[in-house]
Amino acid sequence: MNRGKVTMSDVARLAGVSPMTVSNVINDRVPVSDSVRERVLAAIRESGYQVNAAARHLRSGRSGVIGLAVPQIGNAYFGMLATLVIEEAQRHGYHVAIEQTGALATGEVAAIAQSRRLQFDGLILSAVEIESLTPDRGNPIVLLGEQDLAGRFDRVTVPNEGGTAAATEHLIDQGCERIAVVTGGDLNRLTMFTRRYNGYRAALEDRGIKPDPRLRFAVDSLSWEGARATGRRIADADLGIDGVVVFSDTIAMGVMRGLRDRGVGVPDDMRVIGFDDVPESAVYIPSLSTVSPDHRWKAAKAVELVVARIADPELPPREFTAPFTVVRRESTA
Amino acid sequence: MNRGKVTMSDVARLAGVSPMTVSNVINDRVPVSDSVRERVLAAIRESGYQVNAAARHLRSGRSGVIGLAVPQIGNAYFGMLATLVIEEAQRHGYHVAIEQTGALATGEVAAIAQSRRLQFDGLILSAVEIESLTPDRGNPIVLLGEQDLAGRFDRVTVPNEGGTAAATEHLIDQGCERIAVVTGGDLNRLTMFTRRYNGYRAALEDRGIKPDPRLRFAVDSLSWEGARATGRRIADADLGIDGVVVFSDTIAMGVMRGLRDRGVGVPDDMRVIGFDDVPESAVYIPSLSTVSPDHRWKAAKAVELVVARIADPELPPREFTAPFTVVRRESTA
DNA sequence: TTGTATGCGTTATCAA
DNA sequence: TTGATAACGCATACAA
Repeated sequence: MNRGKVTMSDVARLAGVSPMTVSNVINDRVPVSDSVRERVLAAIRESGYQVNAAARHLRSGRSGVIGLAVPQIGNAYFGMLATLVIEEAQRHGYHVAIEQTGALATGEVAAIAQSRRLQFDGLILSAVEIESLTPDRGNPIVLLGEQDLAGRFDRVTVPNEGGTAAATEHLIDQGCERIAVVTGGDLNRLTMFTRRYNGYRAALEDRGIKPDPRLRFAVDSLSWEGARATGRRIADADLGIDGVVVFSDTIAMGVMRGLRDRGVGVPDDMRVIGFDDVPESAVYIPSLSTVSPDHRWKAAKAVELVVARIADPELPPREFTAPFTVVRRESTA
Repeated sequence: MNRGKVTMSDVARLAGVSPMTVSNVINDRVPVSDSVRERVLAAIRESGYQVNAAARHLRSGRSGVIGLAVPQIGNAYFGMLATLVIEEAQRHGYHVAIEQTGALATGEVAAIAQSRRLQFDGLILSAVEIESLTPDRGNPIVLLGEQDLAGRFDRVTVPNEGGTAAATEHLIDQGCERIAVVTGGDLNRLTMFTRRYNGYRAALEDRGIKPDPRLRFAVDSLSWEGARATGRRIADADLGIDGVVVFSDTIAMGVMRGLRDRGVGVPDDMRVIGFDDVPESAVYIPSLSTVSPDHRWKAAKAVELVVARIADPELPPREFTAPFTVVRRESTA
């Protein structure tokens, strides 16, 4: 059992064959006779041989690594997503490297550059900020979730409008009449925030309720404290609010916390619904009703898309939207 | 601006120097005259050259990647940890690749093997299960947090006994007299669970309280539902419990949820304290008191240790314990 | 079915 | 201070 320094030639010598035959056995490329294969495999076991990833990479041009760029890996949603993407990639024989963008356009650009520099075979990019980007044959990118980028990329998205509309309707069905909405960012750009906000508006209008701009609350998308402060503002608003649609579970929990700071009970005084269905939502107090896209489906699709694009860079871009359900829990009871 | 296919030789030709000089400029190894350096840098900019990581890796034997193996990246604690490790590694010029072990001994062994296979320069291993492991000159490993492995590895640990003891004392100071403890795993082995349990016992005895074995509740360490069920069991126990020490924040939140399921109010009916101080703890309802180790310090130390060991594999193993504070929040008010 | 020759892009070593 | 040469370990192309 040598450690790490065994090369293919060593194995070949041990098995009494040429290095090329060892290579063929390992990658089972061309047919190899059973007797030779056995001998080679035995030699590999005996020597403790492991392929040198660097050499294989240099020679073949493939690293076997897919990048996954997310805003923050410490965020519950992206942590869950990463777990699923890692699992799905494994099924295709790929390893996943995680990058963090900080939800900054510069960070997203940097992740793409990094993806080239580190020679990932492909990149799954959960972009929230970047607004323009040109596909590049040498750098297969699949967008996950947020930005649109004009249909020039493969993309897996969540039902932004539909999901928020369903959430809003659920609140209406529960008897809410003054429904606030918590969004983020700039509603003049077509971001995830805008889409979800549009879903909220559409549902209201659909049910004959006139949207009231005063019921719209903006929040910094990544901070717990920002969400909490927003909850307090909603509690203090004195606008007769009896329901709140929030664009993410993490933020919704922060908002509930802020409401609680002001003595507003959920769901008794105000109902709250989120978006994402992160694991924490089921055990929060109160447990959080939410829009639940099929995360496993998303991860699987995204991996499938990069793998396909790595194999054929000329494929036309494809888009998929995940199925979803509205999960009813205590926060809207 | 070529894309990706520019080699060092191309740059050399463009600058009118040898490839070796380009290499020297890039890695600023030996002294290079300013005029030549300028010409080379200009050629690099002009050509859009990027070093080929695979070739560099093959030739130098360094990948520039540190592995980070954690049980689950979707877990709040490990997500936070990963963020910090990534940031700290960046300062040393390293990239981080995340592996998941599933908190299984087999997964931990696999992560170590994977670390070799993918040729990480070093590995930060957050092991919880593995019980024996031999250091290996070719595979620098730093243990983060849990397992001890007999002082043969570099290691950064959290104040397990001290932290839990302080947590327990805090409950006593708040007037608790029947303090339950939530642990996991097998207390016959010296795991993180055992250490934290020992800290709890030590604090009780220190204050003249006789530990009652009926007040010890075991839980499956990684599932929300397991934690919730444990909370219900505690509520149903009818043992006069008025305080609970839990070995992690994530589990503590699940326990509080279980208590709530049974109508037990925190902190009014029972006080609860956790361990870790994950971001969520501050916004949970009620906000969770907890033992807060200095996470940034831990991450920085762990990275520092791998980097040092990569540079000199013969260094004697070193151990460090993070400083901590007890954060008082609503759950023990 | 197996083997030989060659080169991927970089850096270590040594010479100039 | 700069350059020539070789080699890292593997897989492509082709020959046997």
